[in-house]
Amino acid sequence: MVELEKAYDHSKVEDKIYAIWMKSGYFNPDNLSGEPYTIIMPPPNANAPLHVGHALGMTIEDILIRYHRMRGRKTLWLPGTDHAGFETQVVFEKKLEKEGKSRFKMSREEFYKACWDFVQQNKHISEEGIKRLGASCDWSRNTFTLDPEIIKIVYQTFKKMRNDGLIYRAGRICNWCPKHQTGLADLETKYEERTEPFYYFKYGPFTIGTSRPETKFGDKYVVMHPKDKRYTKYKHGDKLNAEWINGPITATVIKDEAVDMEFGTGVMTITPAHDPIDFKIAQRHKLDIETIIDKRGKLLPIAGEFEGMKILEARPKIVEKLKAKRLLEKIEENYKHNVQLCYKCGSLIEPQIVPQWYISMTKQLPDGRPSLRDMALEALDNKKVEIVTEKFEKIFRHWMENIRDWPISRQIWWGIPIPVKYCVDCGETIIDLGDKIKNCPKCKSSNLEKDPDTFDTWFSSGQWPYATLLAHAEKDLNSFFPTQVMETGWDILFFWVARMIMMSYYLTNKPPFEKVYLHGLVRDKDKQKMSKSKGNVVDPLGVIDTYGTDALRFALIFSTAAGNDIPLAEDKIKGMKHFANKLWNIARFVLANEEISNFSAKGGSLRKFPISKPGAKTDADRDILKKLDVLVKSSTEHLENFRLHEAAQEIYHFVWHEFADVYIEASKKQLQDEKLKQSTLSTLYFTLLTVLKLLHPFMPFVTEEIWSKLNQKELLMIAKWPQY
RNA sequence: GGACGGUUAGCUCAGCGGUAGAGCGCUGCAUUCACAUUGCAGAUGCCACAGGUUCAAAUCCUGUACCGUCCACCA
Repeated sequence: MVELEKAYDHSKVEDKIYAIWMKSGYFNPDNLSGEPYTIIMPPPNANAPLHVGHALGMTIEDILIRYHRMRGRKTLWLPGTDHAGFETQVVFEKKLEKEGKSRFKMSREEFYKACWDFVQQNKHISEEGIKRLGASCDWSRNTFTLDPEIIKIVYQTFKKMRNDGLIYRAGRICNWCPKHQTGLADLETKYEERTEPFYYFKYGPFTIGTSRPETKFGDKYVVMHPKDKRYTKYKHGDKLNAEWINGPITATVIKDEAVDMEFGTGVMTITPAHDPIDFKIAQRHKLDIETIIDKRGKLLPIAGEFEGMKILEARPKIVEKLKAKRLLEKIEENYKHNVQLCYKCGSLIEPQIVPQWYISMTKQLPDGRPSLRDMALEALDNKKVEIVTEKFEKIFRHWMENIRDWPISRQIWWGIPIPVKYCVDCGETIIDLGDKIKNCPKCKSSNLEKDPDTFDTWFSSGQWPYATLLAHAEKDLNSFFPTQVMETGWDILFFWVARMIMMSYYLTNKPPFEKVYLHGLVRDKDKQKMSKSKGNVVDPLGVIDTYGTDALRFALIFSTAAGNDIPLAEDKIKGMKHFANKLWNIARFVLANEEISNFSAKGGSLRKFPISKPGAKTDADRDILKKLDVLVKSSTEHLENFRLHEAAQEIYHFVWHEFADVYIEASKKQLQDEKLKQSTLSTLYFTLLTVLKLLHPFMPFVTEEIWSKLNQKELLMIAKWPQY
């Protein structure tokens, strides 16, 4: 007799089953046959343990992988970890701070080494977490974004793009975080509404408005709209004298259409070094650009007596001075406007002119192909890439259409160094992939300086699907690329998905994946975003300890449509634990019948308990088998169309409210009747087997465990998906 | 300033053209016979509002209200 314990105990099952799977080798597609089906795992950041968002992503990906494996595909799910340059450096610097250390007191090498060790530890922790989630990914292909093979590929891409003229270095204005001392992409900044005073000052014959008097020291251009009738008597290029903060200056009139006639007085002075719009105006008219604020947010000598002051500290003092000079006209106290902040630390962004490397998004390729942006948009038009979470497609297109060049250099230490040297003598830019070049190829000087910057982490992860496969073996790239699905959170649609599509087309002329499935954010039960500072972060491993992996997985999938955010309620997980137990007890009931139990214990006649469809003898039999058939069909269709939650709901309903509530109850009577016994047992057995298969992608542990009690020779994870 | 989404049972959410659904909660009954991590039965909904299309609308269209999100950012 096979006897099951009275209740399902996930803690005794999960590790054991995972070890069996690992040992089986079926996570590795080299041990499978069929047409490839590939998902590249979005590599978790190596700076923190897994959160529930990861659990959701991993669950969805594992469901897809397990389903397709059972459909006979050669499935590859490739795991990895991201060094997550800026993010990790921020986390690590905070850690240093707590320990009373600072990167500014360490050498770059010391810092890198310490950060490396930190990341290696976390990497291990998050890999263990992925295993506990039941992820059937191929660990033999596990990849880290700082693996030497990956860096090599990233460098080659950089060189190729440079040679193709897509990558350039420019000293234009960028978003500068004075705390982190690095430039940031637009995406890495956020806006916040602030109410601040808005000042009107006399500037020669004009009145100008500003919220930032501290930037105004060097202002010697006064700009107005060419069509503004109020100012027709001033001509472009006119010089006039004005008394200003630190004495008289000569101002030049500039006419530019960027000025909004409706705003303020319609006249402004500009600070090209610290404002993107002013910078553009200055470029258009070839005006002088003077730096007023240093990279730490302090005023430079041009500020005279205010030199060295932090800008916010200087602001009221400057206003006071202008007031004393009777140049202050009025103050609007409640001026509302948006200020730009660093998305990580919330520091005010101080635009600065710092040379950065950029990738052109809109330049046509030298081989005649369209720009990176246009190739990505074409991929959408031609359905080479489909965003299955439909509502994001418009958002995606809109963003792509308005995309700006991508700054890929960061002034941070943790990351892949930019493989470039500059000749101090002749100024030549030298690409040096292996750090081998010692003399300038142009002037032979040995006075070379390394580029101090590292790549934006998305520059390397943007090549991830291509690079991970190629890094492992060229044949992998041939077999598994393009991949089938990219499953990730909508919050990195622009950061990552967009870049992967562009980079992939650039490098291979193929899409990196056919479908993009975007899941929502997991929020807490009050719909708040989870964050460490709010203290509402749910640790998925803690939940697994209490309720089991299967319960967590089913709760995450159940009744949440793709792309919608999920408030994670513990009650729901608890309910799903009950469901796992229900399934367990169904199996217990089925196995309580001696014939089935003996068959399972010894391996009896397959004819007696056919795995193929049994014959129905009663209405109850007919009914359950028919409903089972419908269920197989509809849940298969749901899975094919990424409606995982609907599949989950239908299976749940069938198992509990059809199979258990109705059929098992009816079977109790039928089993008393010798004439009906055999067919009843067959129906019970067949239905249970089928349900286990359908449920396996969602709840892999409990189903595999029950399956093993039924003494099936093969593992459930590679059992054939039911037919209909 | 642009765009997108939401508004369904007490709470959290599915459903998106054909008799209103799930989890949790609630009420009553049952309980040595798979399961108290239970079963059975039940209550709870003008599916935001107003128009329209249709034989038929929670589901499609238009508009309104209120929530939410993304993008762009005017000195």
